Amino acid sequence: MTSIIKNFPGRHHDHAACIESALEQAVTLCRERGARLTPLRRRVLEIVWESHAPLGAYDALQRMNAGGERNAPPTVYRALEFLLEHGLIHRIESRNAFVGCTTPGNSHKAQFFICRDCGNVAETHSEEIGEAIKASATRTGFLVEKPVVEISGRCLKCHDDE
Amino acid sequence: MTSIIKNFPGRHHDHAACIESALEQAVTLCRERGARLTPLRRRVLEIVWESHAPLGAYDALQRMNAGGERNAPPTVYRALEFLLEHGLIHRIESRNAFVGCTTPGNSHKAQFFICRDCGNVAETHSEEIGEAIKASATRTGFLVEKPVVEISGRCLKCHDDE
DNA sequence: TTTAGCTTTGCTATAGTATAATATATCTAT
DNA sequence: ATAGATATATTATACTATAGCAAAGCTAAA
Ligand SMILES: [Zn+2]
Ligand SMILES: [Zn+2]
Ligand SMILES: [Zn+2]
Ligand SMILES: [Zn+2]
Repeated sequence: MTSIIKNFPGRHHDHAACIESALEQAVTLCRERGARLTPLRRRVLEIVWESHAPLGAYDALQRMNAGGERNAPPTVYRALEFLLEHGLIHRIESRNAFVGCTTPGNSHKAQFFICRDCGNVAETHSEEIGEAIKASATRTGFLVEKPVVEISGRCLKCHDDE
Repeated sequence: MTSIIKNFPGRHHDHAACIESALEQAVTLCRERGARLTPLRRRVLEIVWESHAPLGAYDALQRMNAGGERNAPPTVYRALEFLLEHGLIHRIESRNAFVGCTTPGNSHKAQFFICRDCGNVAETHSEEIGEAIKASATRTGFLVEKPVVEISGRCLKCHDDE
């Protein structure tokens, strides 16, 4: 019994709830770990979560400075580094950009589906892909440490539109 | 009967043969397609093939200019673009770098295993990984166009060394 | 509560990666 | 030979990321 699940972020979903949930989880998680989710870091997380599309560091910087602030690149990069370390965001290597993690806390190996039209990303955690990579690695004579799986294509919504 | 294959480039393999083979295949393939493998493009391919480690565009540029030439970035980027278009090299997204394709000609979806110690890359073409990605995409509501699979870790040679 | 040590942020400069735009040269096919 | 297409040269600039050091803020021990 395998049901068809469409977990690509819908166009009209309650995104305010996404943001709120992400921030709440971040607060909880950082408290548990004794990590300091400073206002700056929290603000960057909020900015990354403004959409489900990967956001570049300099785009985040622009948003941070939209009110006339004068933050410099190292500031946003350091905040992003903190968020990465604590698994609150993921880096999308093929875009040099960052996206909020949908299941922060539990360290995990994720795969990313990135729509070339709407830009949105779906994060999955497929055991099957992980196992296939592991098997291929074994045949190749290789020990997996950090798998990067980023699939570009189109989400169904955008495909249906054309 | 699944034998253990170790296709990571060995430390003492005949790399001159790798280079020669790659260049020969490139010549053949470009002739077949009526694509112009100019001396410049051929030279860049040769430079990318100097090792099995991904090479950055600016590193390639330095090699091109080692004899006092004055090539500028667009020159090497255009050559790399040509080589990519014809499947003679692959771009490694997670490194912003390029590596020679081991099976040029037949368009293919490849996975890359990248050793963090020796830097070498093994290119594989696992149906299993492709299928697992396809299945996950279907569940996610997504149409795959360009899968990026880049696995960082250690090759057995480097692991055995430590 | 002061002090010392650590963490975070501010700031400047610079390194590294990639492309836009335009001019010139070279090749291909009449 | 000439026109059109393709490839290369050159300059400038955009985009991405980090090094290094100073200042500010937090924490815990004395
Ligand atoms: Zn949302
Ligand atoms: Zn995640
Ligand atoms: Zn070789
Ligand atoms: Zn290949």
